[in-house]
Amino acid sequence: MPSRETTILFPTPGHNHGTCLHTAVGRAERAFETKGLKLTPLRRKVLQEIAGSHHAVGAYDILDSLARKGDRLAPISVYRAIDALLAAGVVHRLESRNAFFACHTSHTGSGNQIILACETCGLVAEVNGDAIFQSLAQAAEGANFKPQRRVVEMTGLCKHCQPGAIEAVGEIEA
Amino acid sequence: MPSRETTILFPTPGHNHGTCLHTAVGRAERAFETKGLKLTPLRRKVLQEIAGSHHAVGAYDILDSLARKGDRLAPISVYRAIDALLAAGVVHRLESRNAFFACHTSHTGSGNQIILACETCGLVAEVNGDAIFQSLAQAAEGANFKPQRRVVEMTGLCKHCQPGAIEAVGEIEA
DNA sequence: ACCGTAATGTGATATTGTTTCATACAAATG
DNA sequence: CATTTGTATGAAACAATATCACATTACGGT
Repeated sequence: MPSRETTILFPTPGHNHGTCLHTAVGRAERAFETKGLKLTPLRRKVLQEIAGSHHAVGAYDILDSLARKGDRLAPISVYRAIDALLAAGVVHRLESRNAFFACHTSHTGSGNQIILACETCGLVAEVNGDAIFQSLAQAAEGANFKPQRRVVEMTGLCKHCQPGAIEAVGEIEA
Repeated sequence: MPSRETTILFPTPGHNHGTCLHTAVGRAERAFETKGLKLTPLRRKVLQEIAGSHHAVGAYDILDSLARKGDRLAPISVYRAIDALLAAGVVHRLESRNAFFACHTSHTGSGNQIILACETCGLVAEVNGDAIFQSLAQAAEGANFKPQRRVVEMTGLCKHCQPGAIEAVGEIEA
């Protein structure tokens, strides 16, 4: 099972990203629906920019990208759309980079995910972090601390970018 | 032992912070020394601003505070000093707030600390995170991921700021 | 004194995020 | 249908965070 897991985690450069995007948007539709929120056209456009890759993108990247497509938005509009997407849980914020990435997993189970971000190719993945969050809860208890928000991120080298791995040719796009 | 631990972790508003500051600076001197780095006057001043409390402070807070003392620096100078302090390991960055806080612990053992930050009073503390980092290593291994940097931060309510706790009178300063 | 490197200064600029106020639009209510 | 209310969006300015490029100074070794 690890092989299937990691294939999904760090997709190869050449994978058919259309499927990922479609899945992510579908999941977003359901997420907004079940939470009684609305996936408006603007939010959908911003989601598509973010979910267009497995990378974390900055708010101004989205802004520029949409501008190139003729959609000139004010920063605040993008931030508001991002806020809605965050609230719906379909995108996440990479705190260590002030950037946002789409959730390409179904967050099965507790939904306590940790984040892995590759320094080389920029891919971002989520993995189950139940064990970590349990340890965190214990640490908090020991300090008499009531946790509200938890940030657990690792940067490093993904399986494709490690010295031993087969080099990818060209840019990694998704 | 938990009582002693947590007393150190989240010092009361009225504690004698001069001692904390003095200790932190002393530790910095040794850290710079043993790493062959130099704790220059500028770096020392910036360190004193950061270590002047148990809060995380922004680079521009430091800038303003030093300016009020007659020391008008350019942002880059502060950032360079901060970089040196980070490199020496005597201050840390709170990624979830783009701010910096002084290390008021001796990082005994592995040095794998996690960060707790109070939403209410702003106090920041480090606690041992060996268990968490071990789980992280396992998660990384499972994803065939080579970790480089790890960010583990929790925000929430410290022991002094929880509903049941005795309210502190006035501002918490250190 | 001279050189090389590290540290700092200076000015401009880039990046990231927010405030404020106005407007549009849609669902709920009378 | 008209009104009210809440949510979403638009527009302009501004605030906060961070870096670049280049000049200058300080310091250690020879």
